[in-house]
Amino acid sequence: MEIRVPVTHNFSFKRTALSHGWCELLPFEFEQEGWRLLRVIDLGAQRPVSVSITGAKQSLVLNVRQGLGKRAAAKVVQDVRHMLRLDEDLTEFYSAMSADDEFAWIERQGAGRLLRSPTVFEDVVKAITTTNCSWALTVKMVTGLVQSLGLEAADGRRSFPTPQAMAEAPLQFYTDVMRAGYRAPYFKELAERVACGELDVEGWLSSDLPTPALKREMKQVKGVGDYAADTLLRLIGRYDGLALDSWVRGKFARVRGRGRAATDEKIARYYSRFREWRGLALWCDMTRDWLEEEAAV
DNA sequence: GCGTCCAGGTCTACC
DNA sequence: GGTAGACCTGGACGC
Repeated sequence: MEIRVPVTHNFSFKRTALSHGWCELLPFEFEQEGWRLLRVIDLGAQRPVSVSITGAKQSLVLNVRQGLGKRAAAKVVQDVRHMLRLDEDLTEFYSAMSADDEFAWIERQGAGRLLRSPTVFEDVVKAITTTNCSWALTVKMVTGLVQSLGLEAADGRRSFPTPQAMAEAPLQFYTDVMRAGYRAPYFKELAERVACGELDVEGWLSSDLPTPALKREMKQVKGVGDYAADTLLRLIGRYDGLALDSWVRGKFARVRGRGRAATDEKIARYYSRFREWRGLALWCDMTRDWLEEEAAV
């Protein structure tokens, strides 16, 4: 079954799919040769489905190896629109970037949309797996989690586990199977709080709280500190945080500092002119070389 | 083969 | 509110 989803003129599928590391974490899979993004989408009571997403002229092409009912097809399209941020209005951001010669490439290439998960819960779990470890260990942790607790689609791939499934898993699962180390109790506690309704992380998407207050709320979750909270804020569409980590500091030194390390204050000063868009401007600046200009379109 | 360092940080106790 | 030290894991590196 094929579904076509129209996109706006300034949307780049390649720049969005490859916007950060999420495309490498199950239940996402990314094939750069052929530029195909795979995603297992949860359909609630029904078995999850694997969806192949490719970019075409002014549209996305979704392929599912089975027929879908009206409601299931609508859920697939809704999740894809959310993940690739098709409904996000970046007009103001592009206007700010186009006013600066060094950042004008961002609108030309349709960059600035950061791939996210269908649920905030999944993004919180993944953000915690990125802290204080190598990327290889992040991949290992997420793979173990999805392969063990996710529901199986018809092709054998698995969906991201629900808060309920994670809450029911014993603490030993997180240490022995997921290899989460000291983070193990954080995942267990997060899943339990979300599953029982005590913590509404999905509500962060539409929260009226000012960003500093929302960030404080995010940091109430064990395992979420400054970096992880800034990452999550960016994923829900608030771009004033810089989410500085060792990778960004190193990249800034290479790209903007002629190889010399800069303090966090200096990095913040550099992007301060972009005000509420500074976090997104920084991320685009740091990832510009991930894709050649001609290849981005 | 073994020890050390460190990676896309955070938590807690202490001051 | 600021800071030091502990914390899991696993790959890279030096010896």
